[in-house]
Amino acid sequence: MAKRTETVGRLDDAARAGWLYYVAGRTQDEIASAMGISRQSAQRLVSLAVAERLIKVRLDHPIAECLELGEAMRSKFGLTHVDIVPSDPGSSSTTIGIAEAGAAEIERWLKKADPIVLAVGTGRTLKAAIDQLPAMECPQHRIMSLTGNIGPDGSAAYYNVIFSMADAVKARHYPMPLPVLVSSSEERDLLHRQSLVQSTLKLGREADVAFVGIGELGVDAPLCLDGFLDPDEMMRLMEEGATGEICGWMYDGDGRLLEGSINERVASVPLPSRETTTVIGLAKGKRKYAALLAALRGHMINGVITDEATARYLLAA
Amino acid sequence: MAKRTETVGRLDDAARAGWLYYVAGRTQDEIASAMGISRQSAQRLVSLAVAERLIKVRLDHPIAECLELGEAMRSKFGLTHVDIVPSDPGSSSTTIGIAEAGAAEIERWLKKADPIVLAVGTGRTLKAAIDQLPAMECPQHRIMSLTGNIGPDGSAAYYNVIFSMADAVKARHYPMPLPVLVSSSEERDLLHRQSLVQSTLKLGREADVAFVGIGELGVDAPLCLDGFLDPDEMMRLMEEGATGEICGWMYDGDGRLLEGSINERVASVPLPSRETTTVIGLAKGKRKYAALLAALRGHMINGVITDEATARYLLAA
DNA sequence: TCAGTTTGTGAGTAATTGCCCATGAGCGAA
DNA sequence: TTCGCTCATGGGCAATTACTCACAAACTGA
Repeated sequence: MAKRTETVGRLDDAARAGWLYYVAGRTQDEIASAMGISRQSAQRLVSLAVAERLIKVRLDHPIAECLELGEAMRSKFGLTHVDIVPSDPGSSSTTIGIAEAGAAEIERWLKKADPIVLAVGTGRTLKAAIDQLPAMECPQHRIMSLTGNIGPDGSAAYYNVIFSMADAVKARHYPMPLPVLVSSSEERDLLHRQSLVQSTLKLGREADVAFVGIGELGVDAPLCLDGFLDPDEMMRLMEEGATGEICGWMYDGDGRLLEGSINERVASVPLPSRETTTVIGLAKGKRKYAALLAALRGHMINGVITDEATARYLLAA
Repeated sequence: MAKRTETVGRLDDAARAGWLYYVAGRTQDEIASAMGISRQSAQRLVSLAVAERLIKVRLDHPIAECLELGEAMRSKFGLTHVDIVPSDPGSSSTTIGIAEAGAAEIERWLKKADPIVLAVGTGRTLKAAIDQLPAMECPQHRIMSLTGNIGPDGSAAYYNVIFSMADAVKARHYPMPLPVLVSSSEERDLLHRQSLVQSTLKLGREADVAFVGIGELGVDAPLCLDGFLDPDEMMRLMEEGATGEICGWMYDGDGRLLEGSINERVASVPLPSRETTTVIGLAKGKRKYAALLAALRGHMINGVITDEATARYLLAA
C-alpha cells in the first residue's frame, strides 16, 4: 500500500514537473529548485511524465498536403472518414502517428453526448491507439470488441484492446470471451449460441462506429506470430488468393471474403454494415499496402487513418 | 500573393517539423536532413510551430492536490464549475495556466452539437485564453460579448476578445459596439435602445455559459490603465467600498453591485443569471485575491478557473 | 534477518537545443 | 537601376537536456 501511495505521489510530481516544463515553459533547473529536488530528478520527472503519457501533444494545423491526399482518397474509394498524418521517413514504426490520430478520432466519438455503440477490433496498431487515450468518463456509451480476446493457447488475452480501453474509458464494455479462430464452424456456432456472446453479436449490428486494424498476411503476419495459424496453412491461404484480414476475416485482392473453410472458423463478430456504420481502418507502411488496398477496393472499410506515404501508394494503385 | 503562398508553405513546413519533433520524437538534426534544410532552419521551424500555437500541449493527469482544492472550492462557494491549475511559483504572469485551462473549457462548450449561446467578457486574462483556442467550425453556436469593445478614446477596440475569437472560431458573433463606460445613464439608455444593441442584450439573457475576467481595482487597475477611469475617480470608488469589477460592473467586498452612479454608466450587458447560466470567472494572482473573493462570496460567478495558490488563499479567507 | 532485486539519486559527460550575429536574397520605392 | 528594408540562412557558441554509471535505500522472498 505504501508503495502504491508513493507511486501515485510520484506521478503527481511528474505531472507537476511536466506542467511546469511544457505549459509554463520553465527550465528543468528552475523546476528543480521550485520543487526542492536536484536538476537530474527534475529531468527524470519530466521524462516520466512523457513516458506515462501524461503530456499529450497535438498538432493543430491542417498540413495542406495531407488534406489533399485525404480528399483524393475520399473520392477514389468513397470514404466517409479519412485522416492522413505526415510520414516520418526515418522511422520503422508501424503505429507512430496513426495511433495518435486514431486516439483523437476515438475521443471525438466518445465525447458525444448522445449514447453510441463503439466497436473495436484488435491488433498492435489499435492497441497503440488505445494507449494514447486519456482517461474519460462516458457512461452513456457502450464499447464492444469485434474479435475474441483469448489467445490461441486458451490463456492470456490476445492484444488486449478492449481491456486496455476499459482502463482508460469508463463505459460499459462488452468483450468477446472467444479465440479469434476456432477449430471448426460447428464449434464456432456452439460458442456463438452462448447468451453472453449473443448479446455482443447483437451489439455489433448496432455499432455506430468501428475501429479496426488491417492485418497483412505472410509467414510473419500477426496471425502466425501469435500462433493462430501455422505457416503452412498461411501459405495455403495465400495461394488461394488471401490478401488481408480484418478481425480475422480473410479477404482476397478485391476485398471479397474468402469462401473457403477459413472464414467459417473465424469466431469474430461479423463486420458491421458499411451502410449504417462507419468502419475505420488503421494501417500504414509497406507491409500493409496490399491488404489495405484490397480492403478499400472491396469497401470492407469506409474510413481510413493512414500516413502520407501509404496514401500515395493507394492513390497510385 | 506569392508572399502569402510562401507564408502558408512555411507554416505548413513548421507544422511538419513540429509534428516530427513532438509527435514522432525525432531530433532537429534528423528533421533537418529529412526535410533537406539546415539544422538551424529545422530549429526555427519547430519554434515557429510553437510560437504560432500549432503545437498544443495538454496535461492529462489529475494532480491530486488540485482536485482536492477544487472540491473544497466547489463546496465552500457553491460552484458549478471549478478548475484549479498548478501554480508556477517563479512566474509573475497573471495568465499562464488559466489561459490554457480556460481555452480548454471554452473548447469543450463549443464542441457540443446542440446550439448554445456563449458569452465572453473582456480583459487581458480572457484575451490570453482566447489566443489559445484552436481553429474551429461551429455554425450552430452564437458567441456574444458582454462588454463593449470600443476604447475610451472612441477609436480602437479594447481588448479585442470577441474579434480574436471570431478569427479562431467560425460561428455567429455579436459584439457590443459601445465603450465599457459612458458619461451618463441617459447616454447609456440611448445607446442601449439601438436595435443592434437590443438584440445583443437579449442574447445575453439567453447565454448558456459566460467566461469573464475578474478586474481588480486600484490606480494601476486595467480600467485606469486603459483610460476608462481616472485615478481620482478610482480612489473615490474604492473609498465607497468598491472591491472588484466584472465586465465593468463594480461590486463591494461582499460581491454586491455598487449602488452609486458608477454602475449606471456601465454600458455592458447585465451579467446573465447565475440560476440559468454558468458564469465562469478566470483570475489568479495576489492582485486579484480581494476582487475574486468578493465575487465568489456574492455569487456573482458560479464557476472559477484559477491556480493553486489563489485557491488556497480563497479557502483560508 | 539476510541476500537478491528493484528503484531512486547524484555526478559526470555527451548530445541536443536556443540564441546571436554576419551575410545575402527578395522586394518595393525613389 | 540602386538604395534601403525585411527576412531567411548557416555558423558558432553557450545553455539546456539526456544518458550512463556507480551507489544507496527500499522491497522481496526465503
